[in-house]
Amino acid sequence: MATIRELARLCGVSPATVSRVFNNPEVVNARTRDEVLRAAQQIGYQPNASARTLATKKSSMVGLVWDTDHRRPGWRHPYFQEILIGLKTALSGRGYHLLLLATSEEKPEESYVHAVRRHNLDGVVMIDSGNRDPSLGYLAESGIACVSLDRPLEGPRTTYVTSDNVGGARQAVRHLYEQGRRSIATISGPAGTGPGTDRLRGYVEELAALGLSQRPEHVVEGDFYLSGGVAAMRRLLRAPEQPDAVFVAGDEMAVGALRAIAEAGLKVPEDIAVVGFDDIELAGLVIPGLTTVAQDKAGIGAAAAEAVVAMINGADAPPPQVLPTTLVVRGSSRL
Amino acid sequence: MATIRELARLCGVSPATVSRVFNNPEVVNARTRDEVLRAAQQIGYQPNASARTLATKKSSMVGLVWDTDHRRPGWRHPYFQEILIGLKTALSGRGYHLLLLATSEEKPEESYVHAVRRHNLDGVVMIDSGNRDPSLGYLAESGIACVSLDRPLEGPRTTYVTSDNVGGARQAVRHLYEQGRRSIATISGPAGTGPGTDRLRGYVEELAALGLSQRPEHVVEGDFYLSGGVAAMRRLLRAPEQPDAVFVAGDEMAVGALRAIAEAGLKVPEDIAVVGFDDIELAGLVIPGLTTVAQDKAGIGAAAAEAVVAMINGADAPPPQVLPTTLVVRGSSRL
DNA sequence: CTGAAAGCGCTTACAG
DNA sequence: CTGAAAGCGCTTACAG
Repeated sequence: MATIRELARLCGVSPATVSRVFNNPEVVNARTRDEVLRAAQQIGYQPNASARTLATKKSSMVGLVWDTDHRRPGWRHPYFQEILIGLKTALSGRGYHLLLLATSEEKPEESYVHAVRRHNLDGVVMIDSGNRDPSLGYLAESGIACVSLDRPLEGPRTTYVTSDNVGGARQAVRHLYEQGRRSIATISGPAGTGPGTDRLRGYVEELAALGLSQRPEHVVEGDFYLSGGVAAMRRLLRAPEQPDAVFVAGDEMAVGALRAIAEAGLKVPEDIAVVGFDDIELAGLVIPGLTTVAQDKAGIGAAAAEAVVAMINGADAPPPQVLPTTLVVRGSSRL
Repeated sequence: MATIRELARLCGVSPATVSRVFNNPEVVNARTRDEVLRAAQQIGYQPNASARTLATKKSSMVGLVWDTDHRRPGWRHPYFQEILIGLKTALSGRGYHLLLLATSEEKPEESYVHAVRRHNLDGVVMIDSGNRDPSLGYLAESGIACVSLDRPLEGPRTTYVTSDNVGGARQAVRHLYEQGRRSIATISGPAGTGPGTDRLRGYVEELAALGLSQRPEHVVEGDFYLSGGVAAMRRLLRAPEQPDAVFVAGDEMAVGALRAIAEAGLKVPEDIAVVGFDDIELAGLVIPGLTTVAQDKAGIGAAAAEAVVAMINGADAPPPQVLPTTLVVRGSSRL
């Protein structure tokens, strides 16, 4: 309500001085600074964000690109909620607000770029819901500070944050080995996705490192959903040599695998041990509890916030950040 | 990049005319309008949001107040993600963006109100995570268009949206009755919350309507979390007369109840039938599947969007909106 | 350390 | 139907 002009008059200074009190306090006389601050407090002065943005070309807002098209339900993954909150919290702490961008309906090449310009967004974070969206590329090339989650991106001021999918998968396989399992199968994620391919690579690498041979029929591709996990597990159970363990590249699929195993009259972990990936809430709720490779969801959000703010502040694009995972051992893998 | 002035010069008209083309197209000559539109398209002109907001005092942004304090994990409820998306989608369709407001760290009475003023937010939606936040009251009284979810609110331009918690609870109890159950217990939500008290009321009312007597020891209060459901169910199992059915006021608690029942060596639904509330993803994933009263999460978000936009457009505060629930019957209640 | 002035990019009565 | 002008509330060289 109160404007900078009113506050200035009240304190007997110019608007410029008031502005300096808020933006460059060290250059103004301590006594007047305190007085302005006190008066501002008293009348509840709040600098108008639009006026400031108009003058500075900076909005203190970061856009979130998150394709939530209902026809492609990748966004429902419960994992995103915690990432979102981690992102919001870390951004808030650095003085930025998060603006949820409408999913593009107009020409995709331009929609996000336009939104960024219209609102003078300082940066953008994009969540990869697995929906292939060409407009992300345009954003990345537009020159805005841009960090994506789980998906490498080309562009001048671009980086990405992801979990150590390869390392996590290796942890999982090693754990199964240490539990005495020697015939370890995997249900992978979709081949097109970063996490899908990386977790599969980790599986392959660790098998080799352990000196176990890899059987083609022990690798089945899933889709990250429960039903895909069920189907994939059924196929594994029909393999000539039935595995005694399976590393599943996502918790939802892993729950599906548990179901398929139960349906076949087999026991977890006695007959088949199961390890998932993600550590969604569900992992701790099924019986037996699902051993899984936990992603640091809040950490991913925070790392994205940190990276985008660094670039906004003029830093070069930081290298991709790969966050460590943690193996959470529950009943599904331990006798 | 391009400004209204450049576009105007390009078309040989005044900036005022260009402005009218975008804000009041019907008043400008059709030929010039088309020409301006075409030129705008061509040079990729995007009206600057800050300049517009500064001039009009309207931002086309709605704030989301969502307390995600990590010490109080109410916000983790998976239900919020779908509401959030429903809200965002419906808001986008009406030309509004959603701004996630930082949780207040400064004096709560002012923080949100300040954010609203700074950014000229047109309206606010607040998610009640069950965290008692006094600042919400200040917001409601501040005169901004304001809709809250699941929590009645006093204020000049205020309304709220909620599921039919009473009716949903009655559906659940009636369903159990129709399955032949006559000793129906309940695990309620916390007494302080709207959904908690309403679902309990529905239970009580339907019991009465069915002519069943209500036993005090068959009503146990839970906390909406899994562990609370386990504890509450254990208490019910120690009751002098063991119930043959239980209506649980939230799905997470219901899963806890399933667990406590299994732990006691009893079978669901044979010994005890269970019905939950919410229809979170988990409900369809446990074995047996959890019968539950589904909330229309996307609908709640959409209704909130509609209400806030209506008030922004000058309508009086619409009456509270109570969305119907749907009983989803799964294995936990059906022999 | 401080002020006067110009400018950021729009919108909107007011005239015509 | 259109334009000139003032104004929205800030910031920031430029002088002093």
